[in-house]
Order: sequence, then structure tokens, then C-alpha cells
Amino acid sequence: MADKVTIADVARIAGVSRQTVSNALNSPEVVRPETRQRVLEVVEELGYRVNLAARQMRTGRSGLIAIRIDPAGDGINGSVFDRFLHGLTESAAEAGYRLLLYTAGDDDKEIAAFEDLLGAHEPDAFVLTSTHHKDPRTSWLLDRKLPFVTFGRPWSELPEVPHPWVDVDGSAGTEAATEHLLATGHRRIAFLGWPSGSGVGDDRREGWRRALAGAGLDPTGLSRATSDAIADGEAAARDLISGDPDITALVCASDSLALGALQVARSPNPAWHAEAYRRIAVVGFDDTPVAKAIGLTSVHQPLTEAAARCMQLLSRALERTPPGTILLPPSLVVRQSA
Amino acid sequence: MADKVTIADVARIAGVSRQTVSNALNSPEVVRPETRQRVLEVVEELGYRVNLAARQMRTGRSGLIAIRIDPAGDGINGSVFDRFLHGLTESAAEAGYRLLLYTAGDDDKEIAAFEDLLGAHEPDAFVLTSTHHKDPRTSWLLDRKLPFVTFGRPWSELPEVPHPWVDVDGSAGTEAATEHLLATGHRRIAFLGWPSGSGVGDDRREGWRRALAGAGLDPTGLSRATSDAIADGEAAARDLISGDPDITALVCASDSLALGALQVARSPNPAWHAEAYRRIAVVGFDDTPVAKAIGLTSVHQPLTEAAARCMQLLSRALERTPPGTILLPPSLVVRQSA
DNA sequence: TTGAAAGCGCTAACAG
DNA sequence: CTGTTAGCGCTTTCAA
Repeated sequence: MADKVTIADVARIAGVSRQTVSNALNSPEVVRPETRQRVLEVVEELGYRVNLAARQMRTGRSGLIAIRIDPAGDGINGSVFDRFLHGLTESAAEAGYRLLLYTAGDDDKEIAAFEDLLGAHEPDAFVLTSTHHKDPRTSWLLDRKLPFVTFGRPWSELPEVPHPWVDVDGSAGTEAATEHLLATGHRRIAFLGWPSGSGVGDDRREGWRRALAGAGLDPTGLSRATSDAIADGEAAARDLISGDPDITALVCASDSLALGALQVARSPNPAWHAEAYRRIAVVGFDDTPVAKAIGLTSVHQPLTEAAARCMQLLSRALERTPPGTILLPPSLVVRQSA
Repeated sequence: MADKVTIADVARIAGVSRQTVSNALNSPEVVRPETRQRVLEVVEELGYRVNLAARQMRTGRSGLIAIRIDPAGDGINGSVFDRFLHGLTESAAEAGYRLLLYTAGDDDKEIAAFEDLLGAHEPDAFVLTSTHHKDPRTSWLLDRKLPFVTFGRPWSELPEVPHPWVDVDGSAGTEAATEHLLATGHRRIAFLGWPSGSGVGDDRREGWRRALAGAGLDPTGLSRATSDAIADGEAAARDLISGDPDITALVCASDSLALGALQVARSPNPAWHAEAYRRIAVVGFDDTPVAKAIGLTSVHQPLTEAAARCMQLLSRALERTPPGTILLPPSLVVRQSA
């Protein structure tokens, strides 16, 4: 049984006052080096650890960072968040913080969760994911001057109070994917994405468009939008390919869509296309485990680094430094599919 | 800004003492109903919430449950843990607890993490996953009489101090998978698993063997063991199939292995097998997103329920009730692959 | 540079 | 049934 050793025990054995122990630990510069040395030895010897509850009562800091965890969903894209979460757990630990999980059905419920948490465990900061247009969560936190960082840009068009964020440059990813296809000889490259309006989706489409424009190619008629499911991706891919015999490659906004597209690309069905077999290259987005498993070329997000950067910005925010923003470049992982 | 409202504010406005407020909240039966009513109204009105740090100092209870989160790994099987984690976050919330994350490289590091956590955030309980033979973590926690539950059986052969655990009956899963194949007409059904010694792996193999025995079939020569990677699964499947022309189905210990097996099953290669095309049925284990994505029949674990049961056992453990154990039945999700 | 005193918000114990 | 007292372990005054 870890016998509770308090600051008083350390003080008694080191022959100093409780206060000096606290100082030696929290404000080293204010204590004579030899005193500090002796205190630290006793701390080590006794295995003393600060009691965070007690510290929290005095300082109001809990050492906790709250982050929402979502239902698994279709699971394919869920793994992106999971990798981020793991990275964040480690980065947070290095900075002396621990992650506290909560769930919330929607933005309003999440704001209710903020209130719950703030009144109970008092996290020192929040990490928000899946930011979107007019996100009420960021305004709520900003209003209360609570430290937070978002993994994802503020997608609002209106100028807003700035806040720290980290994101991966999605358009650079689809642009790189498209350029890779161009370099491999493809000329007619289509895009499979989501209905416009979502910041992330529009951004990814833009990268593809930019790459085509850079090669002097016309994107007209080469883009389809659908919801993010395998079956939808398959239908849209089939539609694209059968409607345009020159298409030889597909850039997709997600691995889910790409998976659907692959069904079409890998088993050309004479029923929907009469011409001889043509190999369709497919590129996905997120480099999920599925992509790796089935040899799908995909845009990889540096999630561990993103997590580390989030912590970095959070540390700054906790010191009330003006917000920083970081846009990370993704990388293309080339596999058999393209 | 949420203006801190303390128990004193409530007491003052309700016209009672602080203690009565505390009682009304924590020991309702000891307070006159009308007093309690009034107190609760004021609590509501003021938006009062207990300060957990203060409560923790008095009671020693933090309302936190600690759980380790692992690196993503190959990611395919990682999703099992993630679904469990999500379920646990919700079940914990319903019971008034929050999850605290930590990482640890191995068992010893995890025990060090226990000590860290216990000295700092003081979680009320731990949830352990990936239990294995002679798991030092459970002994450590048992020695200190700390409440915990494991998701996974204690796989030790030696009689040990019992502890609460929840697990999914893996052998029932592979047995059901095999029976399904038998019912579909398959007679020669092989098993692709891991080297013996791992409790989980041996258990899954046993279910397959049991089903064959039940049908009066001999499992000899029909089992292969390899590490849990797609490429290894593919090699082993190829070896099995090319070595025995009568094999028509494969039961696998994981979706990773099954994915490898599918490569073989779905694109029969004349080079390694001269006979006419034969369709090989494949069944995986864990029903990961990948399985869903590619139409792989797989054994599904009821992870949300497992999480709920873990919380249930934990609640009991927190009241120092003798440990309970729960073995949950999995279900077979039939898709195209079998 | 070190020490003494006070108090964060809460609840266990006891007194009324 | 309700109120008073005390103190959990820590850090922030302030004084020595």
C-alpha cells in the first residue's frame, strides 16, 4: 500500500518547513541550491508526489485536458481520430497533463459537457476536433476565455476572434495525389468527394482542381459529390467511369469513397462498360488501416505530429500567449492502386 | 464566466447550513423531504456543482477511472479497443465517472504508471485490457487492494486470487463460424491462427476444433499458426490450400489473417494450384471496419455491452463486493466471403 | 532565503 | 433532523 507521504513528511525529514519544500518543487530559483538539493533527495527517497487534488484547490489547475471521443461510426475514418488521440495522450503526458474523455451527441450537448466538466473536474483546457462552419463550441470557449486548441481550422468565412488551431493541409494532399497521377501519365483524372459546404471537403476538392489547372487540364464534368460511404463511392465511381471512357484515375476525399471506387476499378464489369478492360488508378485520403490492408494509395496525415503541435499551442494558450496556428503538410503513400 | 458557486452560497440562500446542503445531495434520506426539496431548487437555480477536487480531498474519491491507450499498431485490430473505449466512456459517464487516459510501453511501465496516477490524480479504479498469462499488473493491483476490472480473462493456469473480469467467448465465436461453414456444405475447414501459448489464440482455435469434432471430422493437418499480419496470413493460407486440394474454407483468428487469406481465396493463382477454380470461404474475427468494407464474414464481439458490463463489475468492486465475472457470447456476421 | 498562518470547498464526526 | 467544528494537502500571502 502506497503510504501517503505528504509535503509535511518531506519537510520534517529534510529539516525544513513545508513551504520550503513547496518552493523547492515549484519555484526552484527562490531556494538555496543546497537546500533544494536536500529536499529533492528526500522527495526521491520517500517517493513523495504532489497531491493534485490539494494543489488544484489552491491553484485551480487540474492538470487535465478534456477531449471528446465519438462513436465508432463506420470505423474506417474513425481510425484517424484514434491515432490523433494516442499521439495526444503521449504529448500531453510529456507536458505533465493527462487526457480526460467525454462524449457528446452534438455541439449543444458538447457545450453542456463543457459546463459539466468545468464545474466538476475543472480541466485546464480543451482539445476540439471536427471543427466546422460557425462552430458554436469555439465561440463559447472564447467568450469564457477558456484555453483550447482545435485540430481543424476554423472554417468560418467571417473574420472571427482568432484561436489556436492545428490542421493538415488537405488541398496540398489531393494536389500531390493528382500530381502523382499526372506524373504517371494519367491525363483524365476525376475527383470523388462530398457535397460542397463542408470546409474539409471543399478544401480537398480544391487541391485536385489546382493540380489539373497547373497541368492546363479542364476539371469540368470530372467531379462527383456524395456522402461518405463505400456504397455511395462505388455508385459515383461507376457513374463517372461509365460516362467518360477517357477517365483513368480517381482522386477521392476519403478512403471510404476510394474503397467504393476500387470495387469498380478492380473488377471492371462488362455490363456497365463495353470496352476492353482498363485499369483505373485510385487514390484515397487518410491512409487508414484499410488502405494499407488492400494496397490503396492514400494521402497520409501526420497525426502524431499534429497532436504534438496541439499540445505545443495549448501550452502557449495556458500561458495566455496570443494564439498560434499551424498547417501541416500531408504526404502521399503510394501503393498498388495508383 | 461561470462564477464559482460554492456550497456556502447554496446554504445561505436556502437558509440552511452547509452541512445540510451536503447531506441533501449525498445522503438524501437523512434530510427532511421539504428541506431537501428547497435545497435542490436553490442548487438548480444557482447552477451549483460540487467541486470534485474539494470532495476528493475529503473522501479520497476522484470520480476518475484510468485506462491505457495503446499505439495504433497495424490499426486493423486496434479498432476493437477503440470501440470498447467509446462504450466505456459512455457507461462510465452514466455511473458518474470519467475516463482518464495514460500510455505505457509494457507491463512494468504500466505498473509505474499506476504509481504515478495513484500519487497524482488518484483514479478510483483501473480498467485493464489485453490480459495475458502471468499478468503482473493484476497481481500488483490485487496486492494493494485497488479496484479494477479486466476486459479479458485471467489466462493463468494457476489458481489465483480472483478478480472481476469481462470477456467475450472466443471459442464460441470460432465454433459458430465453423458450424456455419459446415451448414453451408463445407467439409474440409482449416484454421489459421497464432502460435499456441496465447490464451486468446488457443481459445479461438479450440472452438474450431470443437465444431469439427462435433461433426465427426478430423482436424489433423488443418491448422496453421503464424504472427498476426496480413502477409503472414496470406502465406499460411496459400500453404494450406495448395497442400490440401480438399480445403474449401478457412476460419481465421483475426481479420488481419483473414484479409491475407482472402487475397488467396479471391484471386486463385494457377501458379500455385493447377486444378480448376475453387471458391474458398473465409471467416475472420473481430468484425473490424475492414471486414465490413470488403465483405468479410467475421465474428463480432459485443464491445459496447462488454464495456457496460465492465462498469457494472467496477461499481461492485468499488463497493468492495466479491468479484464477479462475465463471459459474453459473440455473434457471426455473415457477408459475401462465406 | 525561510517560516508561520490562512484558506481553497468539501464532508465526517459530533453536538444540539 | 440540523448546525458547528475540524481538517484533507497544498500554495499564496506576509512576516521574520
